[in-house]
Amino acid sequence: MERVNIKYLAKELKMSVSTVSRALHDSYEISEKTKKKVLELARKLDYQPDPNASGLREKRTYRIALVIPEVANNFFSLAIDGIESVAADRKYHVQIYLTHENQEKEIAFVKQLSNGRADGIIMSVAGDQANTHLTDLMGNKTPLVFFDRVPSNIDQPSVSTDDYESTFKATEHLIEKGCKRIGCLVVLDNVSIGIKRRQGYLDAVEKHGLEVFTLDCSNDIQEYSKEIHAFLKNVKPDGLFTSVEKLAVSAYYSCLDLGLKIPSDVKVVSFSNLPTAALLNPSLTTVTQPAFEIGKEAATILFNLINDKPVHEKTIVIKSELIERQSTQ
Amino acid sequence: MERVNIKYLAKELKMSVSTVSRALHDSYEISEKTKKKVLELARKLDYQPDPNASGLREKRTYRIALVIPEVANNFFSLAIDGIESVAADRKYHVQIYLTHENQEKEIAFVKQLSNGRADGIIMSVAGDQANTHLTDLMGNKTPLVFFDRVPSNIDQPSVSTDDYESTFKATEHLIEKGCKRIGCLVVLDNVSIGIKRRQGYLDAVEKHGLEVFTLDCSNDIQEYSKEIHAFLKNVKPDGLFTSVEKLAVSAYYSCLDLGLKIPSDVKVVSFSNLPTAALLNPSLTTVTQPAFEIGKEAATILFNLINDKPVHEKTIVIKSELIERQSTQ
DNA sequence: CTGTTAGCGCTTTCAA
DNA sequence: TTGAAAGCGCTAACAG
Repeated sequence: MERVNIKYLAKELKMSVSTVSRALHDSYEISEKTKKKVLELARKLDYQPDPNASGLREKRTYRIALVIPEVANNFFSLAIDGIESVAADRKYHVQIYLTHENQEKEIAFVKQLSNGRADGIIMSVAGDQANTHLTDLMGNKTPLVFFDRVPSNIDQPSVSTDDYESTFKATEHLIEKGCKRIGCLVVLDNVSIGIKRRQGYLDAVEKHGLEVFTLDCSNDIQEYSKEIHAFLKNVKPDGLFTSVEKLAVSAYYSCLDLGLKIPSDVKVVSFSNLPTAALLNPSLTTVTQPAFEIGKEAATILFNLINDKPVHEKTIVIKSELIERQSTQ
Repeated sequence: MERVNIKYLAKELKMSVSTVSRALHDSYEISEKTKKKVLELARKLDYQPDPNASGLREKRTYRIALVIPEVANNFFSLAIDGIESVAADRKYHVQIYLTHENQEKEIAFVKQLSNGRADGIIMSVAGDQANTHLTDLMGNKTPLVFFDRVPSNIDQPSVSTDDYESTFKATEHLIEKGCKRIGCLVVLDNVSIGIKRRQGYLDAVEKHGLEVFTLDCSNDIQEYSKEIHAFLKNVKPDGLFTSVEKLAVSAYYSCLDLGLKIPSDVKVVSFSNLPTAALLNPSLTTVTQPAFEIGKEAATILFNLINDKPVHEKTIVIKSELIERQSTQ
């Protein structure tokens, strides 16, 4: 079977390729009659334009790249859904690049992408080290939007959540529940998230005149498990805020070990985007980010950039929600 | 700044474009000296080949497409990780297409993809309806591998889990724990999974001479919540197998409502790939599929197909694991 | 309103 | 060992 391309359509229709091309693009300079004939045959033969050819010609790829640390994570999964939904509307495709928190990979990806592999990039940085490489690459013309983990030293459109405010509220929530010794488990790295969240906690406990107990956890599960265990044993908090879900999970286990009951002995609030986890465990109150909306927002901004439309606000902040579950114990 | 392409490199090096191209591809007919010079400059100028151009020429896109129902789902997330890891090794890119369980979209994607948009397709079908459309498209030359939800009526390489065996074991696990009235919640659609899982349950209870209680749940959350509630109320099982996680979550809530304690009153085993959910809730025993390996395996087969290497086994089955958590109640 | 043609960046055949 | 040139499928400037 012969390949169905424009040339083939043209031959069949006894027209020139340019007429066919224009008809397919619904150009104003083509008669309705011709358009109809072309469209009909195209549909009949199930013609699909070759994206390589049109991309080469137009210098558009109809692809956006999504560079993220991992995908096995509810937040990113939902964000992908959001991004894909707006991309699909615009006939764009989403290509996924996983850094696995590895900065080398991130650099390699961005380099690749900066040379026409995609019309735009959405990324959440692998943030445990310095990120000067991004600044270097920023001279680049490929539109770029950050989301979630936004590098603090770079001026680029971004979408994130109200980390400070929601942590402040979460901490006050614990205080309202009667907690007096509130601990804060946080991962601090080079991205703004950890810092902002900790600050929210700090300001809230300070406002209410409570003592500060923070633990800056390392990123390795073995390490932070030990650290958290020791922390809980020493501090004996009656309330706990954790900046990311995995810390809450680890704390949960440490509590089991130490014979502490959640939430009767220790009330826990954690950032989390695992609706199912939260559903399954009514003892965990969560701060949940609207990941889907964040994804949509980031993609929308990116498309504005791609199409040279003005971007009104450079920094979009989307509110997260405090979801409290009634205890069943 | 001028665009760095082969022509530019050639001009700088005072060579022809073909020499540069060959050098970049490490062709045997180029002298070491020339190669070195070319590679050096390419690295220095950070040359990146235009994938559209090479794709157009080579009729290769260096892209594989992943067509799945959703991504906000731990199983698929992990599978993506697996797929991406082997794709990245081979300098391939992964493009994601979400069907949102919508067959129209699935058809549209496959049509698009069948015309050179990707070198291969990995898919998990949106399976609540007939899937004759896939058969129609199968005449197509684009390599295709199914995973997870494999259409039962199509002969194509596939990777899935030992649904029957693991359900059989899961049911026997409940029997060993002393359950006498074991219920089975399942979603039956046009893909093989539900059917196989139910069969595993049926054969296990029959083998042990127990009564059969199955519920074929609908796909809508409102619907199946009601159905499950009624089922639990009527049947009053002391053991429960659920074929997918969401049914376990719903059952969990119904149990709360009905004043049934898990696992003391009802022991539950569910297929689940939410490690965190399982961690947070020690009362749920799970059958967990090695999603990452499944993804890797599917991608590996696809690349064999793409590179015209023989595929030894058409149907790969990967074992899932029964993960029992000790109750803390 | 329609056709002819150049050229996007790359690979590869053919020629030297 | 290297170079010249054709052509992948498509779009758009230019010419009618």
